[in-house]
Amino acid sequence: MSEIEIFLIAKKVRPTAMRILVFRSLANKRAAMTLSELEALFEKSDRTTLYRTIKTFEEYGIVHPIHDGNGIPKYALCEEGCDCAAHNDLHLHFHCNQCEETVCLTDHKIPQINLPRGYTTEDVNLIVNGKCVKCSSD
Amino acid sequence: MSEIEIFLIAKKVRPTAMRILVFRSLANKRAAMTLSELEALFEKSDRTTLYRTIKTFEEYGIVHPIHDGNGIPKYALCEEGCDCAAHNDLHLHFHCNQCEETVCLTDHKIPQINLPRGYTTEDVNLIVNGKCVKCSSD
DNA sequence: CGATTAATGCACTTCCATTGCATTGATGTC
DNA sequence: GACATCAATGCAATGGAAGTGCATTAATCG
Ligand SMILES: [Mn+2]
Ligand SMILES: [Mn+2]
Ligand SMILES: [Zn+2]
Ligand SMILES: [Zn+2]
Repeated sequence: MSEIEIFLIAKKVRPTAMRILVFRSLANKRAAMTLSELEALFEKSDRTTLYRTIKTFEEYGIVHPIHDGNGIPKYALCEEGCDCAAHNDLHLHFHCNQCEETVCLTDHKIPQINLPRGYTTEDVNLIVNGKCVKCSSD
Repeated sequence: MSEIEIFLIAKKVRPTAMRILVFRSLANKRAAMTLSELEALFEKSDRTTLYRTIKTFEEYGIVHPIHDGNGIPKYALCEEGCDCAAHNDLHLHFHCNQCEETVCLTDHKIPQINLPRGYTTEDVNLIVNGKCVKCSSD
């Protein structure tokens, strides 16, 4: 049994062929991907299956969505420690305005945010737009 | 001539009836609004006109879009100092998970963010999700 | 006023999310 | 292994919102 299969089972998700493929694709790519990008990776893939695969992954703490402000959500593997109960992705997300790639900067945690009295925080989302390393050399 | 008309002219935008209405609606409401929400405010309004009105406002530094992670962009009036050249909205945005309203917290500027070497920042987007004052009493 | 340019309204297209339903595949029981 | 059961998949269809082309109307200027 592959490492991925073991991981999925540990997350209580049945390791079907498509799920393994999707997981591997995300693991191999450092950047987050949209559903359409994922779809393009496979010759014969049904959009709906992909959609539901991602939903399942999201529900079980395997991937988290990233809303980088460009309309279409992207998805990346979660950090360790995520589970069905609560995602644990309080890191910074960087979106490159040139190559359009969005990446998790897991080492860069989100700073403490002060809110006006009466407001309570449940989740924080920090997106930085700019130029990534690869594109900065231009 | 109304204050709104004067303001729009100063921004180099011709103050048509619809533009004045849209501006007033946004000014009267503390929360940001989607196009559909705006559309619902008017009996007879064409979605395209609204769409282009907002695009124009965006272009001339009158409104800024807020991507609160719920798929559909919302719009709010800019702070003073925005113009065609560059928006100037480096404040925090708060989205209430209960009433679903999104507001600008213009007093809460976005903190300095450190990035890995090689990355350059052009824009930062900080969204806090939680419960707003109104909803916190429940 | 007549000419010119901007704004509007309507029709249409496209993209993506989402759902219903029939079909296929896996799992566990006898 | 055959069968019952439940999960996953594939296909078709729906729906919401963004975006565009073009004809019409409104504003502006000489
Ligand atoms: Mn991430
Ligand atoms: Mn704002
Ligand atoms: Zn880049
Ligand atoms: Zn609220």
